[in-house]
Amino acid sequence: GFPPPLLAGLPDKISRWLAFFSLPHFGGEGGDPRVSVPVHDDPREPEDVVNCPITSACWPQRGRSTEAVTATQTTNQTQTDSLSPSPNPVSPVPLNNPTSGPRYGTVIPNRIFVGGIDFKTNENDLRKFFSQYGSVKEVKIVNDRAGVSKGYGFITFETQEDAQKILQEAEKLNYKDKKLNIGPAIRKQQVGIPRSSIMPAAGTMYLTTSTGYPYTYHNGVAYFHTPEVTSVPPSWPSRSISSSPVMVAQPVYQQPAYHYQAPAQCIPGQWQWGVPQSPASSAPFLYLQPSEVIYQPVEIAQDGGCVPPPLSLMEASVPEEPRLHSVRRSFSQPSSVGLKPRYSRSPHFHPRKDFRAEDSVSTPPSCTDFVK
DNA sequence: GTTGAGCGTT
Repeated sequence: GFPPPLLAGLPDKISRWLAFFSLPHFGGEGGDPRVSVPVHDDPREPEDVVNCPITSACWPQRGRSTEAVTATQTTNQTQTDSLSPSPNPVSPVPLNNPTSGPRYGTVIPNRIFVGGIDFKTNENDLRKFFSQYGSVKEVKIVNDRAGVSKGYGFITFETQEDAQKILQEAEKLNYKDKKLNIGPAIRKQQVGIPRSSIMPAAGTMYLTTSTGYPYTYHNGVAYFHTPEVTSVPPSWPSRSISSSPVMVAQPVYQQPAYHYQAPAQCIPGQWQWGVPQSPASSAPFLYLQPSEVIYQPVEIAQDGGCVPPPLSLMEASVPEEPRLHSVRRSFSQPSSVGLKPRYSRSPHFHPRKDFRAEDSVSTPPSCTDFVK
């Protein structure tokens, strides 16, 4: 169970983070769903992303099927089956305080945000400091145009365990006499997912994933043949993580076939997340994936008074490079390799160095996971 | 001063 008893007394904030990092996409109790993904064309987008909501002001209401329950948040109570409505639901506690943190964005695995950094601190200083908490993979202090520290930055650890560890220390971390503000790293802007020439907006293509799984792409919609429809045991949210509060998934913008997303109303049998798992299946079902669904951090109360939650997405990149299946077309790869950007003369430009193909990505949940 | 620039616009 989670958290372990010894963590039961931790402050709420920490507990919430721990809960978050224990989710399957962080290698939590849902197993390790991470898969490696191919290199993205855009050097600006190094991280691998999956749709992964982490915050919510929207809680499942009994008798309503439209709320998409995607994850549970750990409490120190006894575990309950999150798919069953609790007679006494725990009060929802949004993971992110709307007033204090990013309201939506893209969560980056193994990375933490560090605010309150002394302005004279450089990245090497920070690396040294944080190395005592784990294996630091990357340090980034955000500077303004003039190169002056903005007082915050990002530490990427090699493992989520390290990131988790530092979160436990978050409340008491001081550096150069200043208290550090530490939290999960969330990109508030989605960058570097260009309109892809390999995924035109119209036409039908018959593709396979790099693992050989066939799918059809038509009019911006990817159709996956998937095995079972209603009998897929929910693997996410991890029911073993326990009760509530609950996080909610909503559709997010993305490129079709780049990101797999839940429909606005996740109906079993209609749609399925993620990278297909079994090429062997040939069940006659098509799962509809809406394309170009825009994530909107709106706060308009929806039908039933459900306030759309602020979302975070796990950062992801192209899960699989599609391969032409039965239709041959040539696509010009949007390649920047070997091309000098026009703006390369800008004194501020430098391509990111942390672009890695081996970064991992979590497998998003299947549709049925959203349905209580 | 606390959640990531830059070009210029596919």
